[in-house]
Amino acid sequence: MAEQAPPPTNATAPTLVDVARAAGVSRQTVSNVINAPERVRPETRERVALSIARLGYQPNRLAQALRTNTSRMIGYRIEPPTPHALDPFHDRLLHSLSEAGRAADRHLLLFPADDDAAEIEVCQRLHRGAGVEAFVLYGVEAQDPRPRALIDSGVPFVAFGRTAQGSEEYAWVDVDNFFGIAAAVDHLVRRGHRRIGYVGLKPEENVGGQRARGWHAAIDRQQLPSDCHALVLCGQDTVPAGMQMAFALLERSDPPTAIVTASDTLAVGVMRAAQQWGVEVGRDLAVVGFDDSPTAAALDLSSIRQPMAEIGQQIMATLLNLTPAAGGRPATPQDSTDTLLMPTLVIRSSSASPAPRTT
Amino acid sequence: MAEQAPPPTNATAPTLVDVARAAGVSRQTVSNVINAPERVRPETRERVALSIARLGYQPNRLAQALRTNTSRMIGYRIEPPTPHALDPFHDRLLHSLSEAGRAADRHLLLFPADDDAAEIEVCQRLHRGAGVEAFVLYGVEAQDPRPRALIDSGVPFVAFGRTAQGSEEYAWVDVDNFFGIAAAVDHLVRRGHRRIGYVGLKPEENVGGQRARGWHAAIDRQQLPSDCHALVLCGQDTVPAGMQMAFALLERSDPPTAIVTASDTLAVGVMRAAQQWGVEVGRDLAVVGFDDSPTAAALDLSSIRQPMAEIGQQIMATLLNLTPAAGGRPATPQDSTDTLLMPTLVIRSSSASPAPRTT
DNA sequence: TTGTATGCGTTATCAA
DNA sequence: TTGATAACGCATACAA
Repeated sequence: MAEQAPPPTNATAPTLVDVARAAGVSRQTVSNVINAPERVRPETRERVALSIARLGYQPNRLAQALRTNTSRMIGYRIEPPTPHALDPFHDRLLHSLSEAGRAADRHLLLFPADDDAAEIEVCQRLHRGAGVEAFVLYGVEAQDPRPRALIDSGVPFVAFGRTAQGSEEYAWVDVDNFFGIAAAVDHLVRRGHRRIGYVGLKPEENVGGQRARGWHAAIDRQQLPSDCHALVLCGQDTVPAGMQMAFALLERSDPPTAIVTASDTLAVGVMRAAQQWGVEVGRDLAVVGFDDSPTAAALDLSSIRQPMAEIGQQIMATLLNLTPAAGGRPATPQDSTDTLLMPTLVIRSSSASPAPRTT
Repeated sequence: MAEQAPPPTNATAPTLVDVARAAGVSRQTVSNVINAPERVRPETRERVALSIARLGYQPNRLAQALRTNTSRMIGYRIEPPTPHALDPFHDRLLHSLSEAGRAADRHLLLFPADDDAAEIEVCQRLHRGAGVEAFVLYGVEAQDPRPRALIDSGVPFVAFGRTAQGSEEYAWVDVDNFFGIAAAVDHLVRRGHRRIGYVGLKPEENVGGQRARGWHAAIDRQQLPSDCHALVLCGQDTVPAGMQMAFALLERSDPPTAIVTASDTLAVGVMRAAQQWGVEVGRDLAVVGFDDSPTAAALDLSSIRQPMAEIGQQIMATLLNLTPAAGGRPATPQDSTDTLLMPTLVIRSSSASPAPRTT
């Protein structure tokens, strides 16, 4: 059973007045020592600091929050885990954001929401009623209702993922998907591949579109055979979908020797299909994934890595820039409005050179 | 660039007095309508309710929190993502907890911490200084310093994962790992397997020990050949470790026809090893994983599923029971102190019957 | 440089 | 049943 300690001795946390009494000053002076040390004479400051340390005083954040109407919390909608996604992307993003928030003394507040409308509503409520400073909007799409709604209601936020258009009326952080895919194509070309296929996400969505365009552009830039443009299939982000698309490419009379995919999940599908088709990944067929998930590492899959730590830092930096009122001097890597971060390619054994032609 | 709306119009949220004025009553009456409706005459109540609705009044949670010294937030330490784990377990747990918290109007507050000591320190600070009601301790181990420290400092918490001993001086929720492994063994026996091996986690750790003991017990109960007890290897929770252990089992003169693993990550290692060894999973070798991660589904791997939704609900229910002071009538599935939840086995094609003996 | 007064929005105590 | 008064812990404007 659970007998939980004595009474919730939460009761006796020392307060400003306690410190003031102990140091023999007024509580305002204590407040100044904390919030504006330069306005206090060094010796008083020291005496107060001593009392603070001795009592283990910590400012009550609830009181601070009520007074300043901001609770140093960043809201994040936790999405239902997509059952097919192999990639613990949210884990990593949450960790990255939390870690970045630590330096700025910000915490993440998680909330569930069933859809965009619910998310908007909760953001407004949390902002107005709970002092949540700002929000991170994940996966903003072209026709996404969230940015407009939040702007209109004065709720600060940073979008992770741009809309289709470049410049927007809100701050965003994104990864250069276009560049990432291009880097994968370049790598495969350097390895000697000429027939490169692409298995992608729905191009009408933001991420899917960027990655698909990156692929087409890279094919052109590398002056690969123009019929490569036919070696492209897009669909859902699931392993079975990846398998199906891979089969469709492999059964062609002129199959690709390499396949770039828009996600590790799709790449796993491609690898499974290859195995069933009797071609060996890393020898007969090169495969590159996207996200550098643990799965990619486990399967020796080359993959495009998103810079998670920087993503968190940039989002947090941008958030802090939005609300300078909060008094927290940004203390961030760099001033930031919109940021496009570069992914890198992690090369493993799945993206070897093409097998010598047996024809 | 980001021009973020007008000014933070956060300013004009209606307050208790606004409602009171609109309804022509005192603010205390409004408060009563919300917190103790039975103490207010129905007609007044109705009038006030109307004003509340008309103004879209929402209680300011910061003020509530300051006054009642509890912010309806549950603290959760976000762990660094383990690079080798294929399983987005935290994603799912966080979602499950958030969802369970929604019904009780609780939110999750995430915080990073580098080690146990840091976690303890942050929990204490957050509890005393930020009104965080209670915490979820993940993966409590036998010699874990956290429970003792939190009990001593009066910080309420629920442990997910028991320590080695059964009854403790704190509340916990756990999954019956022992039962889960046993269910896997039973299933394989029903399928006709007699030589069943086990690839597990470090037995000196809590989870690893429970699962390993579950395996040994099941072997005995099923009266399998006693030399099965030799078909057990334990190590790190990584794919390479799983591969190594699988090779060690496969190269024996009397290899197992089925392998139960203590994680999907290990199972993937076993499957890769089998493939390289030239035996086909689902035909020559049965494999069962643990966690029913997306990876398991993707690879057609039979796996033991932890009941994520119930885990979240039970943890939340237990948390609310700890702090009845908070005024939130539990509103939970059932009163709960310590809870052991049952996993279920998800059967896929990796755990077929043994191939007919060719000897 | 330091202290005093006031208020953030709510809940709790008590009197009417 | 309702309302006045006090307090939660802090910060801000202003006076000393």
